[in-house]
Amino acid sequence: MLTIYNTLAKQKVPLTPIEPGKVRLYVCGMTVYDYCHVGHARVMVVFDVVVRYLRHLGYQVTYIRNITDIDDKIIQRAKDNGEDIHTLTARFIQAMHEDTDALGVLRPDLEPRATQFISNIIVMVQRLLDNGYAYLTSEGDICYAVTRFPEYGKLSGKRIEELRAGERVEVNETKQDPLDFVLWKRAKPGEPSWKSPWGAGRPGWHIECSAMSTSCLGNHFDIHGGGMDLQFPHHENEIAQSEGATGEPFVNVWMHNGFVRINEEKMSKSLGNFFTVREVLQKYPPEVVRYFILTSHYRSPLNYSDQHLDTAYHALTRLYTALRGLPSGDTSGELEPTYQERFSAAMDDDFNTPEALAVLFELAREINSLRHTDRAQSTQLGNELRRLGNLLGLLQQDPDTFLQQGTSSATELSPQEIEKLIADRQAARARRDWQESDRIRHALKEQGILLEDGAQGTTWRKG
RNA sequence: GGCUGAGUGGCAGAGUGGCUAUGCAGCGGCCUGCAAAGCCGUGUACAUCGGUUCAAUUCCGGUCUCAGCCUCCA
Repeated sequence: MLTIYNTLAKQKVPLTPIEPGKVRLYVCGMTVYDYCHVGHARVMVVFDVVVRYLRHLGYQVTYIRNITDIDDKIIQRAKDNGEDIHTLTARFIQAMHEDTDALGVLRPDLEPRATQFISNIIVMVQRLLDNGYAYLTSEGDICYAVTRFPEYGKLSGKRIEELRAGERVEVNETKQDPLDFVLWKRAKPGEPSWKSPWGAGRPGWHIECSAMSTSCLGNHFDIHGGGMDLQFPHHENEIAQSEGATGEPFVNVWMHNGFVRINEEKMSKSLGNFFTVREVLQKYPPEVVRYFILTSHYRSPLNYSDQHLDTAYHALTRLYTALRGLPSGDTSGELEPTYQERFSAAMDDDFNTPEALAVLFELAREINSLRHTDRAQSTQLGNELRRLGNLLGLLQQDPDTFLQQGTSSATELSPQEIEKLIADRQAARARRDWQESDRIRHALKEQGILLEDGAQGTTWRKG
């Protein structure tokens, strides 16, 4: 039985889909004015695993992850670059797809963009006006009146009075309450805008997600996810907007993933301490990054450093080393249920990927133990390892491909040249010329190539 | 100031009221022409102070420390 930590309930709850057998899931995606950083990668990978596992459990999943392609920062960045916002967003949407594809993140079923849902947004804003949750300011903006929504704060555990007393609430004369937020922003001259009953303007920060999620999944759906930082105010506001507009409950389960940190500090754009996915991928294979993300539980902080990536690389190497030389695809024979059960138990417990990975390593150890004594069984376990790995989006490469790819700092030698040297060394070994044999071994080691003499001959990998 | 969450062995990171996490690194052994990989063995770990209990790292309370949200942020 899958249980998920629900931010709304502040505890783990069993997943009970609204419609039996189906799960409707919405995740807040990116604002596309720059490249993905590792923090974005974490959201993408975490919810990719959620979706993979839900599908594995037999649920028919509809997975929506939006793209924010209109907002202040996009307008500003386009202006700075002297380009059209659509040129800007198109470029970064493509870059995002390149990055997520590299990380083995499956595409969502739909990737709605805010600018494609303007009419839905307008309808929703109008409904909020009709229902008395919104008002027109003297500036011509439409704002949400938080005091009209009695449950405001139920997700983040905040109280309106306390928020108001907080030191950092921005004061805006035109709002009825400092906590009120903009639903529809009147366009200033030269800004991108859309026609509306309230004049030319554009959507506020939070309304797009309410409009897109309810339009794509219905007024009431199962799971809504995103980063911790979206909990307040973004998701709180989404609830207020959606429930205010539809009169129905919005979302059953709210999932929030923890941050990526650098030196015990949140990685973020505003702090400027972020690494983009493409930077990291120049140094590490994408699967290593993915593995690294899954080594900590999704709600825990994840401290980023090269040292941790190196460790992740070694660990993943162990898994691939276990798979090396085993034929894949043969699924005949008895399956050992123990590993699968333990893997499932871990994943059923709020997607405990570190625990699930531990099962993978135990599987690897048994494969290694049996590989010379019970070929059939070790092959079987190898298939099991690949199958379970696949649920995490791992271990789907050919082992030699993974083991021989190395890092960017590695050798200039081509595989052909390496094979040639190995052949030379074999010849030396055949005539028991250990000196020459070792010379070649050490020369290759200088280049980051490790040779391993096995029963079936010499293999190489980078390391 | 308000509200969250967290403090586990050299590092990372799960988990549990009494019993092996797991990975990386280290040490010893086996294997190897030498290696590597692998296998076997190996580590006085659970911030701190009290409390509950036959028994607490695990439950409760205080303290300290850290991170996050309260402003755009995954």
